Amino acid sequence: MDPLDSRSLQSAHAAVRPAGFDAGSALCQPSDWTALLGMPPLNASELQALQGLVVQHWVPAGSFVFTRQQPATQLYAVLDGSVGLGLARADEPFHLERTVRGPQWLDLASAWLGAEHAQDARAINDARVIGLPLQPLRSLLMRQPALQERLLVALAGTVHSLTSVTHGLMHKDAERRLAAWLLQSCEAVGERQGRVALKERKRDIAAQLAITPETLSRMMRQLNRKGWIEVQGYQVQVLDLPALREFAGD
Amino acid sequence: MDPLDSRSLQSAHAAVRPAGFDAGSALCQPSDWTALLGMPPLNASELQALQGLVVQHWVPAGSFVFTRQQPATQLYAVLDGSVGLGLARADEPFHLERTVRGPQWLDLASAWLGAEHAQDARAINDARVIGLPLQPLRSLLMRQPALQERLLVALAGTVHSLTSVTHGLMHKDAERRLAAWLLQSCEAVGERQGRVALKERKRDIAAQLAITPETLSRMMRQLNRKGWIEVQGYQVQVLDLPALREFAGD
DNA sequence: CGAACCCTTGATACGCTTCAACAAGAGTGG
DNA sequence: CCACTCTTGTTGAAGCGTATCAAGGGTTCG
Repeated sequence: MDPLDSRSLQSAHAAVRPAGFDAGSALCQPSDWTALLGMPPLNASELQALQGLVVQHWVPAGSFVFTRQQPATQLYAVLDGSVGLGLARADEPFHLERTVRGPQWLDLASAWLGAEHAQDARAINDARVIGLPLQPLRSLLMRQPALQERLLVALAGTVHSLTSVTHGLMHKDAERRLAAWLLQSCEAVGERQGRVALKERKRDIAAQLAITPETLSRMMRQLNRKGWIEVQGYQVQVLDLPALREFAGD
Repeated sequence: MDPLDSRSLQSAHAAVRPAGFDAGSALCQPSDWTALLGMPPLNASELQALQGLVVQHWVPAGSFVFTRQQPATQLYAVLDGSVGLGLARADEPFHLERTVRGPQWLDLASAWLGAEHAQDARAINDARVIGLPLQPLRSLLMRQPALQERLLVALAGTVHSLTSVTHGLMHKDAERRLAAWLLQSCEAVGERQGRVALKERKRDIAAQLAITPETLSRMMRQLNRKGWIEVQGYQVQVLDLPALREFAGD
């Protein structure tokens, strides 16, 4: 057995916890916008206009940012903390499909369609979330097409990412999906090596890979047996990056 | 066994085939733009600007509109015919992931990311395809934010559709995915009944549902045994719409 | 007519889930 | 401090869902 240095994830998550829950205390920073909308920082007028629209919430861990079948009137983004997108059933425990770790867009699409949200969004940690009400945003964007283009690019990024997920689900088995996921969340250490710090419970990672926690555990072990990774609790060392890439495929 | 009235799909497809392959012969109509960009028809200046940019191709069945790892410089749409998005491997036979039947957008996202196309696009029938070169389009959209907003909404639709696909792949078994697919491509006939005319080979439908043709056949039979559908070749009668909806789930 | 497709059906094999049991921390309260 | 519970991850055995392989029938086309 490998010695499991199971530092609780709780402690890691606690770092994010806000001091208080005042709605308007820690406002959106320019750096937040850059993270959401890309590199050329916003100019003064764009920044001011957005700050005028934005609604900020602190969402305590476990409660919902929005729920399915609730009409979408805002664009949502997560600034700090992480929020899970998935399906809450009366049956429970909340079937996670994707986690969004701030700063990142949460749901850019539903509001534009005048539709209901397609998924439930539930805070995993205490999270700082912003919403941009669609109606005033639209008239702003009519005057600021450069800003609109940035949103368009962000939406294109979502499409790209979703396409890659469906591709994986369609053509890759569990082991390959895990390999691909590790590569994607891996920071290189040397030429052939890398390191992954797992930032969620393994069962949540499993849910996003559409496998059970049991299978995730077994697949980790299999990759380990092949000599490609080393697992110690929530730290994964990638020993053979090229082999893993080759195995994960497209 | 049910009598399979297997009228060849070839004949159905042939209806779309163009008379000749002149590049500029049958230009993009205003109705095409409405189909792509939604209901309020374009005004004269928008229409003229777009027509000035658009590049139209006739793509014969079997050849590629674009291929993976080729830099994306245009937005693509299919006007007539149908194009498959998927993965072409040297190993062959082209692994289909999604078919796009005109008029519909084919790839709105890749170009905006300055990335390569994520999938190969291959004409299933002879298809009429248009491309909008990104660079000139961008400067146009800066002057026509209303047009840009329409693109944004179209992109949001793609996200919505992809989200639904991944949800299905993650949480539904083959039979339920088929039920959902039937409902989605079903036209109502009465209160409880409906009709689906299959417009592709069954193996292509199977590929989109991420199952084998053998399984598709079996699942069709199972839904039939439950008394919910009646299959005759490429015509499917839905006998019990509510039951099918209930079964397909979310 | 044979060749090349397509869809179907049956038998078998495999991947992954499910169910059950267990070990290791973390939080709680006596 | 220890006993207790809750949660998480791990491991093994059994079972379901779907793929794979092989065979056969129906159409279309040369």
